[in-house]
This record gives sequence, C-alpha cells and structure tokens, in this order.
Amino acid sequence: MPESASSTSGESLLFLTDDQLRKGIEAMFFAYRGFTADPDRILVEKGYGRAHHRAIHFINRSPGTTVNNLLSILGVTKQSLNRVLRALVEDGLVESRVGVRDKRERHLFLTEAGEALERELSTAQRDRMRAAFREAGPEAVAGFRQVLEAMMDSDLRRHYTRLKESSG
Amino acid sequence: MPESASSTSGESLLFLTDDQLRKGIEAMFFAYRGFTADPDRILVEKGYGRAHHRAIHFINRSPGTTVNNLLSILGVTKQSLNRVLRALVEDGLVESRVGVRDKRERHLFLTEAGEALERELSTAQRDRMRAAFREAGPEAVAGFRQVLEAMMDSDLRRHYTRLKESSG
DNA sequence: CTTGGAATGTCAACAAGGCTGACATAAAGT
DNA sequence: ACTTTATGTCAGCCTTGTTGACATTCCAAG
Repeated sequence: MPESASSTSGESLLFLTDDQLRKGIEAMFFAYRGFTADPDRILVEKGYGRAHHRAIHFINRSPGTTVNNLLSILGVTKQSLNRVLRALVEDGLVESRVGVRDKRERHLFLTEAGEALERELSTAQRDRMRAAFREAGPEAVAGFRQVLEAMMDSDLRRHYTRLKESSG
Repeated sequence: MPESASSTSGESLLFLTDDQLRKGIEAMFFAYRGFTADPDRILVEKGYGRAHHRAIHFINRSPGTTVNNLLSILGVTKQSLNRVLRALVEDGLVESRVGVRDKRERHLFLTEAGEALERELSTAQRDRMRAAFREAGPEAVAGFRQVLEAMMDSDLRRHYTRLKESSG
C-alpha cells in the first residue's frame, strides 16, 4: 500500500498519510464504544436498547416532532422506529398526539417519566463527554467538532446544524 | 437544567457547558453514521455486515491473532464472533489455523481474497476520513484524536494504543 | 500418570432491532 | 367523486447481539 499523501506542495500533509487515517478510523471505533457504554448500562436495566435512547433524545430536543421527521434524523425505516415508539408509548414515556392540521401525522412528546429517563441517560453521557473535553482542552474540542462535521453526510449535517442552532 | 460549568475559576470553561456537550454528543452520533456509510454499502452488496468488516479489519491489523484476542478488541461474545468467522472461513476470506504451541487456539489470517476485500473497505473508509481531515486541517485532527482517546474506556484505550504503536 | 479444573472454541436457541411487503387512513389533485 | 400520494401500523424475515450446553486441550495436584 503506497502512502497516498507523498510528494506534496509544501506545508507537510503528513497528517493525511494512510497510517494517520487508519489511526483516526480506529480511534472512531473505540471511542464510539465508550460514547455509548454508560447509557447502554442504564438502558439494559430498564429493558430498553440504543434505539429507544435515540428516539427519546431527539423527541426531547424537538418536542412535538412527527414520526416522519424523526425518521429522517435517525435514518431507519418507519417500521423499525414504530416498534420502538410503540414500546415507549405503552410504557408511558412518550405521548403520541394525532395532528390537528393533518390527522395522518402523530406528534411526539415526552411524558414526565420520559423526561426523567432522558435526564438520566443524557447526564451519564454528558459526564463522559465532559471528562473527555476537560482532559483534551478547548482547542482540541474545537478540532474534534470540525472533523466530525466534515465526516457527516450532507443531509445529516443539515439536521445537525439545525439542531445545533436551536437553543445553542 | 442548570449549566454545569458556571462560576469557574478564570480561564473560561464555556466549552464545558451542557449545551456544548450536547453538541458534541450529537456530532458523534451523526458523524458515526457517515463513518460507516461507505463500507456498509460495499458490505451489503457482498452479503456481509459491519461485524464482518470489524473482524476483517483487525485480523488484517494483527495477522495470526487468536479468536480470544479478537474478542477482547471487539467486545462481543465469542459465540457472536464465531458465527461471523465461520462465514468468512467458509467463503475463503479468512484462514483459521490450529495453534502449534496450544492446540486449543485458532490463529486467524486473511487469504488473498480476504485482503482484497479489506483493501476495498478500508479504501472507501479512508477516502471519507481523508476528505474530513483535509477539510478540517492538521490542528483540528490532533484535537479530534485527543478527544476520542479521552472518551475511550481504559481497557479499550490499551488496545488502541498498542495498535497505534504497531507500524505507526 | 491420572484426574479435575480452567481455558479455548463450537453448536443451538433466543432477543433486539434493522429490513421489505401489505395495508388502513387521511389529504390533495383531477 | 376518484385516483394518487403521504403518514403511520402490522406481520414476518435477517443480522448480530445474547446465554446455555458442550468438546477439546492444557495444566496443576495428587
């Protein structure tokens, strides 16, 4: 395998060598495991999975959102999301209200219990993120976010940016 | 929800506010989708999944590794990994040799065909990572790696560091 | 040397959460 | 009114995670 960033035009592109890229790839893999580890432990206790966490997170971020909107954020099929939502509604964590203007739509809200679980999950996840941010420092955090944004598919970056700007 | 990083001692800790942490969390979520998107497309064509990709990646990184070692890196049960390995061996992508010193162990190697698929997958994933790195620049990349390392569980960080230092 | 326990890997069966297909209901265009 | 389109639900399949039971091999105690 040849180094793909040889013979550059000045300003060392050594950070683009295959070897550096491989380290980035493995860092993503191992870090994501840490990223999900703490919420996962809580979820298992309550009989839920990561899919429920994602739904709860984004309903909390955009109360009253529709199933369809949630789908485009989560990138799963509506059938898959439906199973998760059904469980959350049955357990009284999410309320699903038929749309007023358009009765086909369901608008989703967290109940009190849903908000309580959301807080528990996001606190655990934020604690890990905070420790990592603090250890790495503000400059590193800025770079972290830049690289992640550049790695997103453009349609997902739209969602990210919209969420980022709401209450941020 | 109170800001958890108020009333600090000088040097602005504004990057540790709940809001900044939330952005980091959502960035991780959306970026990871982009991170896996390109290999996923290739894998679907060939009838494999992400689990096969992970196995192939780490066998390629450490030829001759044992099933047990792979388990501690991947963090799944041996039964789960075994199913994936069986498919790869049957399809002639991976060779499993009984250990010489310890006949209970199986040592894993990629075949020619396995190496070909590994190249195809890692090229696709590197291309995306390279574009993101180039767009963000070397400083950002350094920060990216720092934050990710700080986010890992310590036992996974050990694996990461060991791999990072081999041929890096 | 043999025997009992620990380690490694395999096989079977189950659960979560992806997927596609079929469908009911509501809205909107002709 | 009638067809087409959009939203959401129900049924069933597949991958990949899980635990349980087991065969083989190694090693240490007797």
